[in-house]
Amino acid sequence: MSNLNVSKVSTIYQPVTCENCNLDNLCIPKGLDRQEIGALALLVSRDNIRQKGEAIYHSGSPFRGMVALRSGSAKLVSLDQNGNELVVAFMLPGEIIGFDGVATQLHTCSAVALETVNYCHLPAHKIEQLTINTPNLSHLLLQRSCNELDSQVQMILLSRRSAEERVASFILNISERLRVRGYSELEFRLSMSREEIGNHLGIAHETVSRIIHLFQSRKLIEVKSKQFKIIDKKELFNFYTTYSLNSLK
Amino acid sequence: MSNLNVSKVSTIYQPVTCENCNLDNLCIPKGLDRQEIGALALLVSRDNIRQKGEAIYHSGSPFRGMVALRSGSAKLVSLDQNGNELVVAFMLPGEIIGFDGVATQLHTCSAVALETVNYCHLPAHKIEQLTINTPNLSHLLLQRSCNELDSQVQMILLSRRSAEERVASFILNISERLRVRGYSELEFRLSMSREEIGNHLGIAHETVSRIIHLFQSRKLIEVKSKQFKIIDKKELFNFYTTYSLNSLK
DNA sequence: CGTCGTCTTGAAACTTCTCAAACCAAGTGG
DNA sequence: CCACTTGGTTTGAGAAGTTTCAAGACGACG
Repeated sequence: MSNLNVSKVSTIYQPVTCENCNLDNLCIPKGLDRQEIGALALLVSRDNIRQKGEAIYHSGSPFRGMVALRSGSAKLVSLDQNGNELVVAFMLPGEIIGFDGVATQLHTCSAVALETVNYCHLPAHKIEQLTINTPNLSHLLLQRSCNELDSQVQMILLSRRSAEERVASFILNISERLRVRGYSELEFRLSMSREEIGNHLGIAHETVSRIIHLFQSRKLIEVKSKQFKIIDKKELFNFYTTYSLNSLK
Repeated sequence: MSNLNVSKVSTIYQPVTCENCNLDNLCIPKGLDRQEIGALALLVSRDNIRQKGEAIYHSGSPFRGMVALRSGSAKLVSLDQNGNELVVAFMLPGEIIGFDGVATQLHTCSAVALETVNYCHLPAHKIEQLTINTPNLSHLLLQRSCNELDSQVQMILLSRRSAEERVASFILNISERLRVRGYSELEFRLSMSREEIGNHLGIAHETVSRIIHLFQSRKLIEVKSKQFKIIDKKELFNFYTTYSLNSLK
């Protein structure tokens, strides 16, 4: 049974660096050569911890560098001028955050731990150092930020679809990202609340509940509070454009 | 009266390059030093033309480089798996497009001219050349892409608000971007259709019509087909969170 | 064992959509 | 020059999906 709280890394005998971190093919080093990873490893601060609810950085605070999650998950939260919260994204181990601070050098989002997280930090001034000698790194960061951009466009596309399709897509999206990162794709714990899921998907948390219930009654998933099990992935995928809540009542 | 069709640049006596282009402080060169701009200028292909409805690049096609609009406006369009169109963004002169092709090296959007456009093209392979000698450029591109990312998050925030707020915000957003680029901020032509506006904002084109009508009856704007005039900018801004369509019927 | 926060469920209310029809402006061709 | 076509826009009315409000159930925890 996979659990986002369980770190796959670290032994007590050997200090973890970028060279031997088992997230290397997901994290920043992906796409860099051995020498570049060595240079990167020297500049990274490791083993930073945040407990559930604590912020890794705050909206409005100056950009201090990029952050790579090593274990645990987090949410990116933005505030509009009226104080309404928007859960921009949920981030999983091996994923990079901080791009929301690059354009203006002030963060537009807060990054908040959804459970205990362990992360690496690559300071901003050292990024500039690095990029002079390793053009691969700057290209890599550009690619990653454009990848985030693509994801946000996908989110907007999703926001045009029905509530059920959003929830189905959300479950499948998390599943796929966990799979890529070596966790079980069919059974996992979602550390965020229904409220946070609803906020992220642009639907009321009551609607999230109703649809999770609907999916269970259709034998697509099994859910016990935050623990999810995908039973019929194919049908869950087919839920796209096929059904509607009212037609199934 | 400002019109997006009217190019502010080019004399017939002097060829336009990045050094003397009057978009330099908006376009790619912004933030580069004289020498870097010189290097950039040599690699840019200028005076590319597309007529209304023609694509600058197609969704799915390989990434060939970045594009800077010099005159005219364009839309970025994405397709979901069911063939539904999403107007991701409208782009104005001086703005950079192409980031949708960087992550995967395949464009996820089509860029389509909304009227005759003239644009510059910076080929992909030459970007790599450039970034080795001019780390400023790669940092610049990263900033721009993160800026796009911020904009998309703003769009998602907006998608949580009422139809009127979306339309008000849309008009003010275009107005502000035109102002920054030296055009009239109060009187302008919107080259896109009501259908395209509605698609971009996530509302039916009929709703766009209704709200434009509402704004006119409230003396916030004057509209004659595609020609817009902002009468009461302040009140238009206050429309945020203040009124609702049904309460004004 | 009670309390607090989260989750679930029901029913009414509301916003926006969909469909249908009419309107308008700008061509096009007889 | 006028009827016709075409594409975009406007308007109305009913339908649909989601939210809101309210209340009850559950689960973790002191």
